[in-house]
Amino acid sequence: MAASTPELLTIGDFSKMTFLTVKALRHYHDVGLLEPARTDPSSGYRYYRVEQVARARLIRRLRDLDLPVDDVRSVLAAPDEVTRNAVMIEHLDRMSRQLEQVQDTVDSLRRMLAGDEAEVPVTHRDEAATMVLAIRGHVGADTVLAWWVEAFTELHRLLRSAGIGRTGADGAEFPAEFFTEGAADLVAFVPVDRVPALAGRVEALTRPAATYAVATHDGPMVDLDGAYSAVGRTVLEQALTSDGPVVERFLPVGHEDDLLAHTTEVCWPVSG
Amino acid sequence: MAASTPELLTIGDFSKMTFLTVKALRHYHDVGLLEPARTDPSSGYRYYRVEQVARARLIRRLRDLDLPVDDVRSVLAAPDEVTRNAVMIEHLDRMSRQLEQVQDTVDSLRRMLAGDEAEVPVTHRDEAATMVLAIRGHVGADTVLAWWVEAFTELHRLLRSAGIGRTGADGAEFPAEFFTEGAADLVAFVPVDRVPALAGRVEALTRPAATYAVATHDGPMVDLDGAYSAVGRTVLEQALTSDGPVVERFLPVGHEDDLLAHTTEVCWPVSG
DNA sequence: TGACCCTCCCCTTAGGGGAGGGTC
DNA sequence: TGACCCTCCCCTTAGGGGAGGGTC
Repeated sequence: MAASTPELLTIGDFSKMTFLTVKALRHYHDVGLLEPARTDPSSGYRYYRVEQVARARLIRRLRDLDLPVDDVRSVLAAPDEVTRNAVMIEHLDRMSRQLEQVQDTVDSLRRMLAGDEAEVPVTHRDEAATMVLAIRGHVGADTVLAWWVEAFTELHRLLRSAGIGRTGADGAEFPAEFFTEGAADLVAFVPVDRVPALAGRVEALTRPAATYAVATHDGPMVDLDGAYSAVGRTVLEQALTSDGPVVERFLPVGHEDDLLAHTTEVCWPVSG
Repeated sequence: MAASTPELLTIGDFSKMTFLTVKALRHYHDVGLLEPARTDPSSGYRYYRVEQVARARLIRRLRDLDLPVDDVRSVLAAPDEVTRNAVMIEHLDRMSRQLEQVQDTVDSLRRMLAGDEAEVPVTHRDEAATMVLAIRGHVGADTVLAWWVEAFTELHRLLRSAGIGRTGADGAEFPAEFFTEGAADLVAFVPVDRVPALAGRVEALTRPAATYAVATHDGPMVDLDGAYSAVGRTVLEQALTSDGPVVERFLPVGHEDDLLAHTTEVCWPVSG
């Protein structure tokens, strides 16, 4: 430690006191997350004040949680505890959701490696044209679940408040793009017997008549691809031509308001 | 679906059946993780067989677990279940260790934001030259814990089998490089009263006399930087010159064999 | 003929690993 | 004078986002 610059720490000593590497400290300087108290104009040497240790230690902890640098900046700049915590809590929620996903995936993998997969039967179905209330949205695979819940919550609320009867199960259209590119314009819909005064995002549509190859999926979301595989295989083997977006229908298992408790029908439109 | 190429799937249909995007499928082709059954020589179109769906679904699950592509390849190439599971289990262990780390860090952060940090007192100590048995190793921050446990387990075993008495607490040298660059040559040592026949990695060393500024840390590992900050601040304020690696000493709290149960003394060498 | 598919090419995160050369 | 510090510059993961142009 250089005694010649009292009260200022070299980057090396600051590193030892904060457990941040010199590389990291230079980077945090570059991105404006932690600016040295002084930078020697001729040598470029960075010098830190002892008081900056606290901020640096905070940064290390936030980065240890994999909070992105931009979010670290937000947390540090937050004027009050509420704002600061909001960023943190969102991040931790995201992490715990991922953790659940990991558990589901591990279970799915175990079943798969044990050869424990059920054959998925595929049937055919002709559907007449239907009138539906619908909500559209451009959604990616990562946000589809949240969007889905919101959409059906809104649609169900409208049906109830307008006293409209449903004429079929909830459904959603998934264009090929959703799978091939990971995001697409989706349509969530409920078949109805009449159209009320519309508000918000809801619109009225007529879904055309169509023929579908149908596979039913019952179980964790991770395994839904099993139904898609089965129905796709059938379509291929029977040399059918597919056309238009895949439609999923959601058959409630318990109470209708428990959206997540459902069986899924994967309906792959075919012709010929 | 093109009925004109029976039994072969276009990349788009394969994507729908496997929930892998077209971009991902092309990438898995490039890196040799999942080769199309046929690639049209003139158009470059990729075609997959229905039987490849199973492998693709397996890949998706492994990647969902963030298993690196190279490891996915290993798992898929594993001839037997044992080899296959070994890679998986190591990955899952790594993930659960990270999770514990996250919990500790969140707790530490909470204390820090609540201003709940204890002042760490710093004392001075003169130490005479000592004879030690030691193990060296080049270790990074990510592997230091495992290395540390192994080293002291080996040293303690030697002391016991050779009937040697210790003359002081376990210790380890951490050169500045360990903090500034994240990795360095460390030395784990035990002070002893005599040197036995040496085997394996163990060597005998004499540690020179020195003066230290010392801070004691008692609590979770994440908070060890608090002791380093305190001792560094003292060294700066007293305008001392530091020289040589920081030494940590480990004072057992319970049984000596419970290596992790210890209090840590952070000993920062000073002169002047 | 649209919808599909192809090949580049650039971009992202958070630093780590050098090389080459000053500085305390 | 070593040990320290500096500025480039290149590299890593796993694809996503286009652009521009064939193909079924």
